[in-house]
Formats: sequence, C-alpha cells, structure tokens
Amino acid sequence: MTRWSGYYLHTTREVPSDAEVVSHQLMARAGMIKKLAAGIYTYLPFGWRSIAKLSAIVRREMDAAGAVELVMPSIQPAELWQESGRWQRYGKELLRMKDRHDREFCYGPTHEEVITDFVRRDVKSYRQLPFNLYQIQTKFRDEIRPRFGLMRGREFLMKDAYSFSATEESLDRVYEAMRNAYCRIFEACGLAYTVVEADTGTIGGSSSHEFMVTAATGESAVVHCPACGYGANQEKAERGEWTRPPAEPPAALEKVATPGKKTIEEVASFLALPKEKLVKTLVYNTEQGLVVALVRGDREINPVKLQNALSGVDHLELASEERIERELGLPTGFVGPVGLDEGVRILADRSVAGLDDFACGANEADHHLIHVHWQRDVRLAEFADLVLVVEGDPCPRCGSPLGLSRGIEVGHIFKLGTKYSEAMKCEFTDEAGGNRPMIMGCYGLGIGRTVAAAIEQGHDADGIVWPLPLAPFSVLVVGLSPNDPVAMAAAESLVAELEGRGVDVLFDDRDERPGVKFKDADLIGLPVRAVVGGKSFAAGQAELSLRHDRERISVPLAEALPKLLELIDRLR
RNA sequence: CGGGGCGUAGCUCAGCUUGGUAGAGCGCACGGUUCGGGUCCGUGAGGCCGGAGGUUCAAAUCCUCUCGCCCCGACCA
Repeated sequence: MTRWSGYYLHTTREVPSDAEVVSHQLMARAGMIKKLAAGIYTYLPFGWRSIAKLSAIVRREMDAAGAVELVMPSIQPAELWQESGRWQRYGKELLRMKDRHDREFCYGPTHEEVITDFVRRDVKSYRQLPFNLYQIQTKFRDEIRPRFGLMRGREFLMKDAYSFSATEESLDRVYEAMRNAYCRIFEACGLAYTVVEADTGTIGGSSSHEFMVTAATGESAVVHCPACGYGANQEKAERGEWTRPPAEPPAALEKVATPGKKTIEEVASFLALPKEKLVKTLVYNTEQGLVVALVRGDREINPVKLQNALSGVDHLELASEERIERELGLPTGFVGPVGLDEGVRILADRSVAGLDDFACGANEADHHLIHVHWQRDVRLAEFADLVLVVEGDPCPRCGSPLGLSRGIEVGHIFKLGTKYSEAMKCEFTDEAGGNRPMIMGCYGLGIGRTVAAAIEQGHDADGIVWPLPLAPFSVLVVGLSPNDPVAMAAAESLVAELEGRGVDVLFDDRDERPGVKFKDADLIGLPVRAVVGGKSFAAGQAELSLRHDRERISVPLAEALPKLLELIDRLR
C-alpha cells in the first residue's frame, strides 16, 4: 500500500523561476522532476511512475509489431563515429570525452553507429533479414539551449528502434508496422496527435514522418489539410499551384529612385504597389559562396527547402550586410535579379514565376526597378518550391485551404536506406550470391517529452489532469480525517480492496488539513479521487469524483469499490 | 556564438543606484488555535550575499576576473 506519508512526494506552491511552460511548472510543482543542471533532471518517484507507464505501453506495442528489445552502451568510441563521418559533422551537440588512456568517446545522442557495427559482424545472409531492434535508453545531446523541462532536455529518455532489411519492399513493410505501432501507442496514451510528413534533416534518408501531439505551446508548426488529410511539418510542407495572374502588357522596364527604402513594406508603400507585385531578394551565405533566393514580396523563404534545393550545401545562413556590400558592391535592400553578378547563383520560388510585371531592387543604391518582366529582363533563374507555407495556402494534394497549428514532436520515423550501412560496410549476401548493403530504418520516440506533452494537453488552473494510461496512480484515496481512527481504517480498507482488484492507488494518509489535501489532489491530478472522512463519512458515505470534471458523487461506503471500478472502466 | 539579464535562507524574491551589525513571504521546528478547498497567533532554527582577486578604515553593495544559471536570436532528433 502506497501511503503518501511514507512516499517521496513533495508538492510546492511556488513555481521554479526557470519554468516557462506549463508542463515544466506542473511537473516541478507536483514533485515529478528535479533539475540537477541545465537540461538535466532527476525523475522523482512520482514522475518516474508516469515514465514507467508510458514505457510499458511502448514495449507492448513495439513487441506486438515484431521489434525486439535490447540495450546498447551509452558511452561510444570515437572510431565508430569517425567511420560514419559524423564525428566531424555532428558538431558541438555531441558530448565528447576521453578516458584515462586519452582514448576518445562520446555519450551517445543516437545509436546508428553502434547498432550498425555489431549487426555487420553478426548478420551475413538475406536469410537473417529483416529484423528490428529497439531500446529505451538515456541519450545526451548537448543542446545549444535546453529549455521547457523534459520537453527539450540535454539528457533525455528515448525509445529508438533500428530495422535492417534486404529489400526496399521489406523496409516499407517494417516502416508501415512502426507507423501503425506509433499510432497505437499515442492512442493508448489518450493523446490527441497528428502524423505529418517531415524533413529528414541531418539523419538523412528518403522518407520520414513525425508524430506531433497537438498543443498550442508546441515548438513545431504543422500544416494540415482538413479536406484530404494531408499533413506536414511546416519545414517540409508543400503547397498547390500558384494561380497565375492575368498577363499584363509588359510596359517598359523603368528604374526609379527609392532613397532609403529597403524593406518590402517601405518600398511597397513608396511605390504604391501591393506587396504581391514586388519580388523579395534574399542573399544567403553558403560554403559554396553567395546564393540569391527570390520570393514574392508578401511571402517568406523556407530555409529548409532552400537548402534542400541547393543539393550539397551544408551551411546556409542569411548573408551579413558587410558581406553583401563587399561581394556585390551594394547595400542591402537594393539587390535584385536583373543584371546581377553572373557568378551568383539565383533560385526563385514558384510564387514569382507567374509575375509578368513586378518591382525589385535595381542592384544600385537607392533605386528599384519597376515593370520587370521575366523573359525579357531577367537572366535565367532556377525555379523551385522555396516558399514557407502559411495558413490558407492551397493543399498540394487536393487544393483545399491548408490549416496551420502547433504541436510537440514526440516521435519521428525515418527510412534511412543505405546511408549508414554503406558508410560502415554493413552488408549481406543476397540470393544471387552478391553482397549488398542492408536497407535500414530508424524510429525514435521521446519518452519524457511524451509525458510532458500529455501535461501540456491535460491541465487546468489547479494542476495536472492526467489521462488514465499515463497517470502515476489511477486513484487517489484521500483520508480526510487523519485524527479519526475509524475513518482512517475505512479509508485504508478501501485502498486495500482497490489494490486487491489490481488498481494502483495512492493513499493520502498525511496529517494535513482538508484544504491542503484537496489542493494537492488537484495539483497531482490523478484521474479518480475518493474522499473518505469528514462530513460524508459521518453520513456513512464516500465521495467520489473524476479529476477532469470534478463532479462529486456520494455513495454509501459499501458501494465505493464497485463504483470506483466502474469509473476507472469508463476512463479507459 | 551574438544580444539582454540573474546568482542574497530549502523555495520565490527585496536590499546594491548613494559602502557602515543581513531582510520579507512561503516552507521547516516548537506551543497554542483551527479542522471540507493551501486556518490564525506566537516563538525559533536557518545565509562565507556563487567563487577569487582588488579599491577602502569598512564591501551583498564599487572595480577586475571566473564559474553557474535564465531569457531573446541563430541552431536542432
């Protein structure tokens, strides 16, 4: 029997000064986590129970989907990372260290290298494929800016799975099984979530989906189509065709003075043109030199799309004013595609392709061009989809207006292909006797982040409102009259009965006033509450309620057990 | 890494500008009171004012360095 008096659960009224988001505040106040250092937390007993419940759900669904659990080392030798090339590329996020012999290691932020290394030594034949291995383990990524408690820690718990297949079709099947398993996991947790197409980022690979728990405080923006179900991370989101405006008779190209007018707003109002009739020219700095990106004046460039369009470019950032002055010889705000230095690569978003008569920088200080016409005036630019999709843009699949919402990324699955197996020579012999690299997939799920997301989604002004599957305990039995031995005995026997029926119960037996107990009950947010003591006990009753609606019902003590079981059942 | 800010009691913070015996609320301990939504009253314990150096008769306060932390931005499975 878990008695609060003997448990380790200390709630606080004060919010830690560094807790910004509600999940962090409530986890700290409810005694679930304690910060040790920036982005590094102790999981206190009450918090760990929730983590354990999620882990059990994850294991159940992973096992059901044919994955097999193992645990890999968290400390990994540098050689493996040098072999994959990521020792150099991963950057400062990789926590590196040396042992007493000066050998280099890192604390694993992910495990592609380790798993690929032992699989290549164990597995030689197509007959041994496919398989899928997973672990639930502590990772470390030395984030530039850890924040939001467990939502973006440096040390964090993650479930990661890696699949190895002989063929693309096999990978597709495993990927689909994982995708379904993830859906079942988040459904089993009672969370509202969406699956969206995602950019593959530094992990690489061909196809990728993110699982987003919807929350207004989410760090990621998600585009979705209410009509056809299309969903994508805003970084990745595409949009339907631009409607081409009616062709206007191209008037003669004209240079106009726009003294000091640099921004789109300034130029548009100075020239009395709508922003859609301007072309915005952005200069980016890459390791391959300057690149110019064009987009319609009222829109933004999506840097992820731009980087993908510039295949082979690793670093992309907006060029500084000094650099633009030095290399292009003109101040920012007046750069344009007409007559630009031939050495500079120009990429144009499709939003500008349909413009027949637009204004843009003249490549001369304090001047812009008007009546610009693509074919007539601009040297050939490459067109690509570069625009940041916004709410109301047409869906790329069905053309309906897209919606934009925010979410917390809790899962991310990738088709890796042969990126790591080729680099690390993880090969198998196929039926024809030839050697081929294994085809891999990897499937991550943030454990701590999912619990945090559940709180972001489930809380009110008084505290956490747990979904039953993730609640540290299902039921809180409040012994309201700690000084009344009869009432406390009744409460205790109710707890024992519940436990006898397999229900996990926290028994608040503390010598505290009712007000304290009620406030704490709301704060820690267990789904079902039973109050035994005080006025209702004097009338021979127990008072039952659910955290999410707090509607109280009084039942005779003898009926408390069946009624509680019924309430729990209703929450499932 | 760029910009801004903070380190004073277990927690949240005042005091610093203008140097002179270390403060409040919450929490904790004890006594009383109260007992269905964080009771009320009293008493008390608790601090090398992040660390080092400097200025000064005197430093939480001024200066330098350092460590840690937070916020915004860039970045990011």
